[in-house]
Amino acid sequence: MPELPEVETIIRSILIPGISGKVINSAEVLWIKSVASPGVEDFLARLPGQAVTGIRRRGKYTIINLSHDKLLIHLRMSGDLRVEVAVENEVKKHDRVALYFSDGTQLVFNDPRKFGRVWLVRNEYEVLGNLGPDPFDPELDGEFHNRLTNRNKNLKSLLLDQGFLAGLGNIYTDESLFHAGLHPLSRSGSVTLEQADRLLNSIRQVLSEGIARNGASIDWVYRGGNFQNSFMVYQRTGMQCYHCGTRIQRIVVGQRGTHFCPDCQKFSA
DNA sequence: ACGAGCGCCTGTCGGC
DNA sequence: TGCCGACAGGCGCTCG
Repeated sequence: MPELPEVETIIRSILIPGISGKVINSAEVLWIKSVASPGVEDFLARLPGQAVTGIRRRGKYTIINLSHDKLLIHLRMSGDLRVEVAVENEVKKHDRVALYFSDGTQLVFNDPRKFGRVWLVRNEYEVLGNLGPDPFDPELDGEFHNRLTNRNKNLKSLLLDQGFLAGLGNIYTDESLFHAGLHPLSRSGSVTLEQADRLLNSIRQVLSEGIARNGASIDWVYRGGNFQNSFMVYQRTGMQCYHCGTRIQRIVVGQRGTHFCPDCQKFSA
């Protein structure tokens, strides 16, 4: 579930109403590798007594401001966050990290595939320093074409590169490229100014719709989002394009399943 | 600079 | 029913 719109949904609907102002009593780590840094001992020692002073998103990262530190969370492929009343000795399947608040509630990081990570840092740039701009950053408006042509990767891989743009994942990249009428294998170096404008607009439109629909809910993780009902190409292999009726194709680009309409998204070198 | 391949993990689904 | 491979909202690392 976790691309920009899903992370945004979690922050808006779960974390901000759920944990603002609370004070951490203690923490628990159930899978050691889920804590990227510092070591588990330090992690557990530094948290108690700190209050939650703010919550933000940067790309796909969740940033929880504490009294002295920042708690960063990346959900990767299967991570999820819950806020709930704590019940003594009740650990749910795949729970990896838990924070216990002084009011008897808890924040739990659950992650079946164990790819997700949390960091406790003084300075968030230690972890987020290499992230590209947010797609909604107004500074991109006059810059996007240059940023594309300064590189020469296929568009799909470049849009997935978090150092180029922070927040797109496999679903929203495929949907954005369809919306812009651009082939996923087209070279970023050859994109015209008009195509670049169209692509940035498409990215913002698709992400906005994703956020408005509370993200996409597929597989076992369900958060109440329904963007999956608006997919134009993602997971529609062999089905008819809603615009032209051509069968949607699936190819592999950068080891990621990539869905597109061969008629609406013509390849140009 | 780019791309391919692999590793990290668990779960589900389809085919035989 | 069981087994086996393919695949899954991500990303960091090697190597050529």
